[in-house]
Amino acid sequence: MVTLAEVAKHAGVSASTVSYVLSGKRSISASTRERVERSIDDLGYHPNAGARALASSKTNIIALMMPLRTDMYVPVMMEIAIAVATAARAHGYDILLLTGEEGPAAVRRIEGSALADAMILMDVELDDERLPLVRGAERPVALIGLPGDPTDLTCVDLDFTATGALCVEYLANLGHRELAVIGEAPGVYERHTGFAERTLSGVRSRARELGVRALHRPCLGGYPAMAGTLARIFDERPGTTGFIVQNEAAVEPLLNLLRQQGRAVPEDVSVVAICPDQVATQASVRLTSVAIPAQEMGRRTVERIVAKLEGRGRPEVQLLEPELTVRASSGPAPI
Amino acid sequence: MVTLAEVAKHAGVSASTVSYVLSGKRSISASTRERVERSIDDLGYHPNAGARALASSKTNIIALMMPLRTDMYVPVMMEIAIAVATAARAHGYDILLLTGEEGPAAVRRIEGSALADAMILMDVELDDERLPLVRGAERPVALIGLPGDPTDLTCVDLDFTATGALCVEYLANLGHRELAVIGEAPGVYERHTGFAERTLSGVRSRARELGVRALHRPCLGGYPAMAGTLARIFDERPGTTGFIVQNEAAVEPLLNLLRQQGRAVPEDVSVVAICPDQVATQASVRLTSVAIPAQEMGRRTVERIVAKLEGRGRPEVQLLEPELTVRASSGPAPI
DNA sequence: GTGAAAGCGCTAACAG
DNA sequence: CTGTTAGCGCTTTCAC
Repeated sequence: MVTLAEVAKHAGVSASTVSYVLSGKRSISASTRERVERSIDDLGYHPNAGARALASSKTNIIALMMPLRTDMYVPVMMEIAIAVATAARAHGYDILLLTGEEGPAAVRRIEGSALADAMILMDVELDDERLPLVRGAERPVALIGLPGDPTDLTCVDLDFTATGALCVEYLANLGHRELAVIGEAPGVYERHTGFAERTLSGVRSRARELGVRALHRPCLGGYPAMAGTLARIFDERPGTTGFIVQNEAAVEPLLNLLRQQGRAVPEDVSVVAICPDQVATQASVRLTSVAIPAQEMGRRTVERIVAKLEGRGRPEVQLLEPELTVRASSGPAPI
Repeated sequence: MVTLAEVAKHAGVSASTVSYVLSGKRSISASTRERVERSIDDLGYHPNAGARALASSKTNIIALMMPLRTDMYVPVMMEIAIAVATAARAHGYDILLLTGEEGPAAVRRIEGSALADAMILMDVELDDERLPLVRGAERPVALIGLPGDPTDLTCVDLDFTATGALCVEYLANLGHRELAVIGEAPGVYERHTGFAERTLSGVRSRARELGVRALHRPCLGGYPAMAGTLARIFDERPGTTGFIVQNEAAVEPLLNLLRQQGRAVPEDVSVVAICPDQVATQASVRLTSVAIPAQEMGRRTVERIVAKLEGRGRPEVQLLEPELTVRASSGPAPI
């Protein structure tokens, strides 16, 4: 293993000079710099991460905690994780992936062992058990998701309230007066990130403002569950013509069931989904949808964290504006 | 930040004693051990990862490289990654997540900087550009996937050849004589892991043995592509009654299209999929399938790596036996 | 069964 | 602009 000292000797300079060439923290004459850089190449030198971390108290690692609840739609999580990793690398950071189980203990472990310079927490619950630790943390932390009380925290999330409102508004403008929201699994509403509740409250308040009716039903996803949910919806509100779906596992079942029942999309009923673009475009009917901007969320979060690491930027909740893309699943309400 | 020295002072022992209590590398009297452990708790001590890495040349980190080709089915990758992370933690290791871009350079970076003790490479191509580096690596490496030449490498993968054979055998036993394989996107066959080719060769050789015909068609996935592919299949082989699908994005389109064409599953045609169980059970018809054992692959890979790190175990290709689960999409061939 | 002390490879004052 | 030097916190001989 090549060490800095060896590079120094090879280049005929002192260790510190090599170090400074690497960090750029003081000016070096062109000739020395060149000599050192040549030696680095010749010897194939790479700074030792452990030594560097010890001496500088900087690891250049960001920990990414993603608890993996079974009812979360994994691909979105993954897309965010990938975006985070990519963005982090662009800023010179690597990602340490922490999953499930460990929970709050992981926060303590990372903090205590100085394994990472900062942390990003995904899939944040309304009253997340990691939050107390986060608030007392010495290192920067950012959340992807919005807890019940985001005071003093840095959070990035899609503005789900606006998303719900946007969907209602869009459908109402098309003349739909009876809407149904097909939501996440019931469990999600009880203990989760609150994104589901926020969507719902956006839906309800805009529905009230616009004078349309909106019925909400959680749904486990899959065919049997969707069939039951759909039956109950039409039972209760036979005039329903607009659907807002926030549940990837319910999308395809819904479309198939509507078809089976002879309700044409978008002629008889319109469907607007809140889901990743990939799901929207791969569905059996190309879905009008509000995308979950996973890439953007990952990128922004890393930017916030890096800003904090560099001493810039203070806690801030950053909600991304929803964008609705019209595709083939929506149209004017039938007369 | 609490240091080992502080713990030592608090417990009234020397630093080395604390270190040995932690590592268990020499016997400690019960009383001392207790005292030290109390101090550790009282002070909330966590060993500094950097210092430990520097002194011991062990990071307790395993790097996981997953290139992210856009045509790979992400959820499977993710499931493996999660399984890897979980298994690694159980062995006392954390996972450093490396994605895309960097390619071979990442291997060099990890090796050179001693950021991790070992590496796991996912989504291995037939002639992966990372392999030369891997062969010369000082640290243990394991591959998830099977390259063209696995000599001297540690690999874990599903036995796709056996998988292809198994699917054919199953359908042939049900009396199907004309089979069609709906494969991955064309691009996958050109440059990828070879899992697609291996499946195909398994299909072909068993088909020959059993005297059944098997037509193969790559498919981009999605409705339009699947519609075209399906039309061409029935055009060329109108008597096709058995489908083997190895493409998650083609599953639902296939089922819907068959339905639209009035071909009942499983009465008229049988469908066997090679996909994660979740896809098989969530499809509009519960699919008879061979599962991609993501969990198992992750677990096994970590076991191999840990074995290597502990000096046990040498290079070895480990192919997991496919298991076919019968569900609702397959039945006897129509008469 | 326990201590003392020498590094591990790097960074960052402190001196010129 | 460059060199000298003192650690960073831990592991691990060596010595008792």
